[in-house]
Amino acid sequence: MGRPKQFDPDVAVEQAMEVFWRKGYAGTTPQDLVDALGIGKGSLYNTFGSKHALFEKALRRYRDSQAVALVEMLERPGPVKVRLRRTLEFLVEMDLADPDRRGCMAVNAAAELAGTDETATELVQRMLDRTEDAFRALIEEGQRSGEIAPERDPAALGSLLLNTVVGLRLTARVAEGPERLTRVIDAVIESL
Amino acid sequence: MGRPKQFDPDVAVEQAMEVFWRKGYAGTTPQDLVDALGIGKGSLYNTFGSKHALFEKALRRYRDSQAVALVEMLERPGPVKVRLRRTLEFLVEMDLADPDRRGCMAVNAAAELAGTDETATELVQRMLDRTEDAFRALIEEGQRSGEIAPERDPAALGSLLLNTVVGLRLTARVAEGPERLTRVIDAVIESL
DNA sequence: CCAGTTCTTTAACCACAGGTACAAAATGCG
DNA sequence: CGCATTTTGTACCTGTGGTTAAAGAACTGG
Repeated sequence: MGRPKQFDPDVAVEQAMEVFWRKGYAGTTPQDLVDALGIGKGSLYNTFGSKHALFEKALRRYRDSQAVALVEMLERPGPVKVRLRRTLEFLVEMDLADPDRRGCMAVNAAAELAGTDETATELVQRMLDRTEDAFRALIEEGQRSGEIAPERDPAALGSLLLNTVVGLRLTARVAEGPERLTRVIDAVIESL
Repeated sequence: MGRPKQFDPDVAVEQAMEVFWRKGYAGTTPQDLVDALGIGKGSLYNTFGSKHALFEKALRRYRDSQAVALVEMLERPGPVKVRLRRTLEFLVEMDLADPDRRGCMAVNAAAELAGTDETATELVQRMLDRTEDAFRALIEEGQRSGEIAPERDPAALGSLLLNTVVGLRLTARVAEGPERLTRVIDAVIESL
C-alpha cells in the first residue's frame, strides 16, 4: 500500500556509487546526488536517511560488484602467472582508461576516511582481507602446479600482491603514462 | 617597514601541514587552521591568500621534510638490503605508531585531489619520481656490490619498491596490526 | 612626530551544505 | 468511494565554509 516509488533504489545506489567514487565523500554534496539520481531531495532523504548512510550503501555496492569481480577474475582457469598478469594488466588499463581517473573506490575511501569513519574503515578492511585471501589461494595453487617455488611463504606473497594492487591503483590516479605501472607488474611477476 | 608579523609564517605552514595531513584538504576548515595556527582569520588570508594556496605550501613543506628524509635514509651506509629493510620497517612503525594514522600526506593528497587539483597532482608526481629514482639507485648499488642479481632490471625493481611503499602507507591507515605490513616487507626483500 | 605602510582584529558577508516540514499526489484496501 | 499509507516536490532552516571589509595598532623613514 502507499504511493509506490518512482525510481529504483538499487539503481539509485549504483548512481550514488559513481558520484562518491568520482568526488569522494566530503566532495559530494546532496545537490550532486539529487542531480545524478534524478530524484528530489525529499525522496533522497526519505529513502536513504542521510548522506552518510547512502555512502555506506554505495561502498557495499562497490564491494559486491567491483571487488568481487577482481576475485573472480583471479579464479579463472589457466596458468597462475598468466592469470595474475592478465588481472593486473586489466586493472591498470581500466584505471588509466577512466577519464576521471577514479582509481579504486575502496582505496580512496581508506585514504579519505580512515580514522574518522569506523564503518567505512571496517568495510575496506574486509575487502582487503578477502582480496589477500584470493591472492594467497592463487599462490598456493601455483605451488601445487609447480609454477611457484614451494619454499616461498604463500601468506607473504599474498600480502605482497595485495599491497601491489593497492599501490598500483593509487599510483594510477596520478600516473602520467603506463610505463611505471607496467614495470611494477613485470617486476612483481618476475619476483614470484 | 610596516607592522611586523606576530607569528612566523614558516611555523604556520608547518602547523598547517599537520592539520591538512590529518584531516585532508576538503576536511580542513579555515576555522581548523585558525585554531591550530593561533592567528586570526585576517592574518591567515592576508598572509597566504587562500586555503588552497596554503595547502600547496604545506604540501611543498611536506616534500622538503618528509619525502626528502626518506631518500636520505635510503642513502645511509651499509648493505643495501639492510638499509632497505630498515627504511621500510621504520616507515611502517612510524605509520602505525601515529595515533591519527595519517599515513603519507602525498599519498593522501593523490587519493583526494588527483584529477581535480593540477598543482597538487604534479607535486605528488615529482615526489614519486624522486623516490623511484632513489630506489633505482639503491638497486644499482646492490648490483655493483653483488647483493642483487645483475640480470634484474633496476628500473622495474625501483618501480616495484616505490609502489610497495605507496601501498604500505595506504594500507597502514586501515591496518589492524603490523602483520600484513611486515609480511609485505619480508616478501619484497626476499624477492630482490 | 607625522606619513605611509603593513599587520591585526572584529565583524560581516554570501553561498551553500545538510537536513526538515509539510502539503499535495498516488497508491491499496474495505 | 473514502481512507490510511507512502512518496514527492517545494519551501524552508540552521550552521558553516571560504573570504572580504573596515578600522585600528605597530612599525620606519624623513
